[in-house]
Amino acid sequence: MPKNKKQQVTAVPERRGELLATAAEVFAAQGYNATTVRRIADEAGMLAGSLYYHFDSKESMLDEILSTFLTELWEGYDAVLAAGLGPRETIEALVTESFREIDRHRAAVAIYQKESRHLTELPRFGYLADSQRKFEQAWLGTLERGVETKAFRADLDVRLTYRFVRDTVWVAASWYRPGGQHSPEEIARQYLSMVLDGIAVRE
Amino acid sequence: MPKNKKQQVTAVPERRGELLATAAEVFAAQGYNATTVRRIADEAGMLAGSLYYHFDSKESMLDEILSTFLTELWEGYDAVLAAGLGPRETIEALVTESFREIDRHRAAVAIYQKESRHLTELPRFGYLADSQRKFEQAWLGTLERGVETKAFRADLDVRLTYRFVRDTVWVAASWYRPGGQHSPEEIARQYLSMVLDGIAVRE
DNA sequence: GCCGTTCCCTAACAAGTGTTTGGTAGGTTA
DNA sequence: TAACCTACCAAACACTTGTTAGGGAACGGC
Repeated sequence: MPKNKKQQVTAVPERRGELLATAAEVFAAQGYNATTVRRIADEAGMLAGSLYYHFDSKESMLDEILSTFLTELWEGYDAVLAAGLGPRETIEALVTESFREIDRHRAAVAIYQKESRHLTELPRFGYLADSQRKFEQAWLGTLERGVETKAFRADLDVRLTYRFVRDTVWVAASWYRPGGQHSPEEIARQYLSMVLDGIAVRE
Repeated sequence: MPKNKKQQVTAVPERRGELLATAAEVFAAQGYNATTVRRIADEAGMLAGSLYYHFDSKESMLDEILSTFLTELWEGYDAVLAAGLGPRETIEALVTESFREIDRHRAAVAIYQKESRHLTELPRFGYLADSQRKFEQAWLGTLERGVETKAFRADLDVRLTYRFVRDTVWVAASWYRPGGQHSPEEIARQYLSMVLDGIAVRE
C-alpha cells in the first residue's frame, strides 16, 4: 500500500528532499527528541531502517534541515544589509524578509525556535551560535543607528527592544499557516505599523 | 554527600515542592520529553525510583507544575479584569501582571510555551485549552473594546495584534532571568511604551 | 542475459526509557 | 520496647529508542 513511486525521472536527490520535508514537519509538530525515527518513516511510507539509506543518523536530518534554512535566510538578510538603506527602511526590509522566510521554511523556523537553545551546546551545531551572533549584530546595529539618526526613540532600552522585535517576528512561525488569509507581506506591514507607530491613537 | 536534611519541622509536603521546582527547571532547560526521570532524581540528589514515592508518574509532575502555575496566573488576571479599568489601562495591567508571573514562574512559563501545543491533545491536559480560550477572550475583548472607544487604532487587524502582543510577552520567559538588571515592572513599562506608542520618532 | 545501482525490507542489536517491587535506616509515637 | 511512618535505595521489569547488517526486487545500460 505505501508504494507511491511517482516518476523517478528527475535527478537523484529528490527523494532526499521529500524525506527532509516530512521529517521537518514532524520535528516541528512534536519536537525533535519526542520524534521517533519510526514515526518519520511511517509518515514517509517506509520502515525505520530504510531512512538510513538516505541519512546516516537522525541528527544528520536535523542538521541538514537547519543548515539549509539558515543558508537561505542569510542570502536574503545579506542582500538587505548590503543595500545601504536607512535604519527605518532596513528594519522594514528585515521584517518583511523574515516573514517571507517563515512562509517558505515554517517547519524549520519552528524547530529552530524550540531546539536551538540546547543544540548550541553540541559542537556539530556550532553554526547556530554563529548565526545568532550575526543576527543580533544586524538587528541591534540597525536599531542603534536609528537612535543616532533620530529615526527611533532614544528613551527605549535598545537591547530590550531588540529582543521584543526579534521574538515577535519569529514566534509567528508557530501560528502562521501558508495559504492563510494574510500574505507574508501583509503580516509584515501590520507588524511594522504596530512596532513603529504603536497601537494607541495619537491626539 | 547529597544528604541535606534541613529542618523537617514544617508540615509535610515541603520536599514535594522542592522536587517540583527542580523538575520544572530541568523540563524548561531540556524539554519534557528529552528529560529523563533519572536526570531529575540526579539533580535532586536521589535515585530515579525514589521519585515515585512522591509522584505516581513523570506526567503527574508536569501536570502539577503547569496547573499550579495556571491557577496562580488566573488569580492575578481575574483580579485585573474585575477592576473595571478602561481598555488601555487593562492592557497595561495585564502586561505588567504577565511579567510578574514570568518572574515568579519562569520555568513553568517556558515549559508551557514549548509543550502546550502537543499537550492539549491529551485529555489530561484539557485545562490548557480552556485556559487558552479564556486568555484569548480576555486580550482580544480588551483590544476590541479599545478600538470601539477609540483608544486603539482601528486600522490594525485586531487578531494579528493580539497574537503579536501575546507572543512577545510570553517569549520573554526564554531570556528573562530573575534578579537581572530589569525588574518585571521595568520590562513591562518599556514593552508597553513600545507597543502603545511605537519605536519611531514622531514629528 | 548479466551487472550495477537505487531503494527499500526484515530482523535484530545494545542502550536507555518510565515504572514497580521489596527492603531498610532513622525518627516519632505509644 | 514495640509498632509505625517517612523517605529513600537496590535491583529489576517490559518496552522503546536509534542504528546496523544482510538481502532482494525493480530497473537501466551494455
